[in-house]
Amino acid sequence: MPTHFAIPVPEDYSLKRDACSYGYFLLRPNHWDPRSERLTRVLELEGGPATITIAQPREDGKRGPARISKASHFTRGADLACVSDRRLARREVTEASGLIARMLRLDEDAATIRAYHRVDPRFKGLGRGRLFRSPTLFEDVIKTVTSCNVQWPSTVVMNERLCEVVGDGGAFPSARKLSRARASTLRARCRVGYRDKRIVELAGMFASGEIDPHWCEDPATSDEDLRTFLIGLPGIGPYAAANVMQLLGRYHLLPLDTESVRHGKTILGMEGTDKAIMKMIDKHFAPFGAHAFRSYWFELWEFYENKRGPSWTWERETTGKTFTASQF
DNA sequence: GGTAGACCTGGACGC
DNA sequence: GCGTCCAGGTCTACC
Repeated sequence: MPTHFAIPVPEDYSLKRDACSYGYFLLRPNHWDPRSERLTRVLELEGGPATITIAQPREDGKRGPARISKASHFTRGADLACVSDRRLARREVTEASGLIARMLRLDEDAATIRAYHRVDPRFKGLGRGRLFRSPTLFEDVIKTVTSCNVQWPSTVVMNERLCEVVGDGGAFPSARKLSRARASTLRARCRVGYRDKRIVELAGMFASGEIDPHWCEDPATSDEDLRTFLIGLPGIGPYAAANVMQLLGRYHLLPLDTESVRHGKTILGMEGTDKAIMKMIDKHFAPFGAHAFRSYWFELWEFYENKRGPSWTWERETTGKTFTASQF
């Protein structure tokens, strides 16, 4: 028997806009259905895995998904309507709500997004500001490692295989489970290549508490300490560290990669070596200060959307597998 | 501190 | 169908 529960959201929240705001929404175990505009994924809860479907009913009570209008700037956020595929205990509802809140960045209220739009008004029209992430820091870190040194389609495959081969009931594997996996299994069956040992090692560090998510998520932890710590982890270099930082809500650093160079050359008209262009991009976005990554990312996102339509219309199995700009 | 080359996979290309 | 080349970020060895 399913359990229905609601999650309150900030007044400007739009599920389709704010969930489909970063590539991870296209990675397993996440599944966005563009037709029903619902997000479904398996969550590992106290009583075992449960498939949760999240929707945002229209505020006006009419049938069909909520609409986003450029003219009105925001849809007024109706509470999220969630349903599980099995009965959940009260504690599990609380647990699931917390994980969903992390994933959908419900902690960033309307005032936070307004503060960003004061710095960069270009994205005020659609109300963009929140960036989708995973329910746990562990999943964010592993997803980041699977995105290094590969084209996007390989990242899609790695996450698909990790969930199928190691995860319980299609869930993203827990740190404990992944730390017990054989590196050779990850390489052969999950196609993670040379990342195999690094992933097992990272999982072991999370499982043992050597990596403490609370310390990483704590606003009292300085940016400098956090970056130094992250960059010391296996498989995490300057790009991955900056990406994990933005996933932790620290937007001042830019994870610069070949996509950034392409953006610098084709959109911003920069010229020079890749290294020189990366420096120019850093300088270009520096005026956005603590919000630099948001501005950088939504520029890139706009480029993808101009090619492939609004992100909430992308299918995981088609557009979602080819959306890296180099594929256009 | 800076740089070259290895790491692995999948796709593109030529034969 | 097979072999070769290339792209991608991190890591290590070396200067």
